[in-house]
Amino acid sequence: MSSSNVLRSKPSQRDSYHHGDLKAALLQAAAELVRENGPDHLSLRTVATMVGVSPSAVYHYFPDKDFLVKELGDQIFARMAVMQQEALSQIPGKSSRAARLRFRELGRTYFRWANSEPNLFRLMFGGFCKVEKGGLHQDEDSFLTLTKCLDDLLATGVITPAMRKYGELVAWSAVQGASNLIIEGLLPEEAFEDLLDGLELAMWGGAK
Amino acid sequence: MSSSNVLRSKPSQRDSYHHGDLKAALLQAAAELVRENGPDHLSLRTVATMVGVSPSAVYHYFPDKDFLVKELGDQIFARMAVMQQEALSQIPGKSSRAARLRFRELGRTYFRWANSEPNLFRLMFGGFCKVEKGGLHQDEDSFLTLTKCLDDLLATGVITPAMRKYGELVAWSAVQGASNLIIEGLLPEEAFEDLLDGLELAMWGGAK
DNA sequence: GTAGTATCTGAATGGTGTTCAGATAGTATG
DNA sequence: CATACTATCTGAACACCATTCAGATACTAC
Repeated sequence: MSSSNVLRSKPSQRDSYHHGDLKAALLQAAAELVRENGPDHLSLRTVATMVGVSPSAVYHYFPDKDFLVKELGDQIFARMAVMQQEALSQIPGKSSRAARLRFRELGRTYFRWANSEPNLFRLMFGGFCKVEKGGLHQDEDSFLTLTKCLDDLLATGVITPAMRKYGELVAWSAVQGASNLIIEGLLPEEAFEDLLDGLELAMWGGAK
Repeated sequence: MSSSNVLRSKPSQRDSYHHGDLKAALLQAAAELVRENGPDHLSLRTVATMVGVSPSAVYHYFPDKDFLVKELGDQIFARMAVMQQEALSQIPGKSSRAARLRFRELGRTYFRWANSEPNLFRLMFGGFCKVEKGGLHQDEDSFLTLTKCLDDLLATGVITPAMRKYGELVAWSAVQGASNLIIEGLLPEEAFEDLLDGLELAMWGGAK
C-alpha cells in the first residue's frame, strides 16, 4: 500500500487554541485528500494533520469516519448540482434547438465533472456515502435540471410523450454509465460524444 | 470503523506445511471477504487467517495488495462474462422476437448480477482494479455477447443501421449506469425494468 | 474574576499493509 | 540413502490507521 506522501507535510499552523471553523476545514481537507488519493486511502489522521489539529479533534464534529465521508458526499453532490444549473442557464431560449443544446450540455457537464474529478465521482457513486432513503439523494436539484430540460424537449416537439416518460431514467443512466466506464478505463474518453450522439439518435432520431 | 467479525474465526487448518494451492485459496477467501464487507474493508491479514496462513505468506504470490485485488477483479469479470453467455444461449432462434428477448435478458442478467452482488460489482467498476490498457478490459467476452445480440437485432430489422452503430455504447452505458445508480440507492430497484422499456422504446420504438 | 462549558490534546488499544531474516518441507543431485 | 537446493511459509518488527478517554486549554456567561 503505497502512501502518497502528497500533502502530508502541511500542518497549517493556527493562531488560537480554538480553530474557529474546524468542521468546514476538516471537510475541505478531506475533499482535497479524496481528490488526490481516492475515496479509499482517506485518512482521518492525515486530514487532522493537514488542518493542524490532533486526530482526536475530529471526533468532536463527526462520530465516525463514515459520517465525515457521508457529509463530504453531500457537499460534492451539491457542488455538482450547481454546475449543472450553471450549464443550463448558459443556454437560454425556448426553441427546440435551444432545448436540444441544453440536453447535450447537461450530459457534457456531467461527464466533464466525472472525468476531471474521477476520485470525487467515485466517492459519490462508489458506495462510500450511503444514501439514506430509497430515493434520489438530494440529487433532486441535479435531477430537476434534467426534468426541466426534458419538459422543454417535449414542449418543443423534439421527443414524444412516450419517450418523455422514460427520459430521466434513460438519459441519467446512460450518462452515468458512460462516465463510469470511461473513468475506469473501460471505454475511451472520446466515446462520450458518441454516446450523446447515440442517445439523441435513440431518443428523437438524431441531431435535428 | 466497525469490523464485521464475520468469517474472522475460520482459520482452516491445513495438514502439511505447504498449502498446495495457496494462491487460489487466497483469491477465493478475498472474494468472499469483498462480497461480505465491500472492496474497501478487504484485509490481507484476515484473508491469510481465513486460509490458515501467516500474513507474510501472501507476499509470495502477490507483490502487493493491489495486485491481489486486480487479479480478483479479473476473475469476477470472467465470472460475469460466463453468466452473460449462459443467458444468451438460453434463448435461441433467429427471429426478431428472439433477438429482442435476448437483448432484454442480457440487460436483466447484467443487473441481476449487480444487484445480487453489489460489493463485487463495486470492485469491478469502482476503481479498485485498475484496467491496464485503454480498452475494454478482458470484458471483451461480455462485450462480444452484446455485439452479437445487436447484430441479430440489425439482421432481423429491429434496429436501423444508424442505431446499430451506437448499440454497444448506448446499451452498455445505460445498463451499467442504471445498475450503478440502483445499487447505490439513487434509484429504486423497480426502475431497471422501466429502463429496459425506455431503452427499447428509444432504440427501436418499443416492445412491438 | 470566577464557574462552566466547548474545544482540543496525549496517550493508549487493537487493527492494518509491508518487510525481512530465518525456519520448514518438499525436490533434485551425489 | 544422504546431501544440497529451493520453494514455501513463519515471527517479529515497523509505520500507519480508526477510535476511545481522561485531562488540559481557552472561550463565555455570570
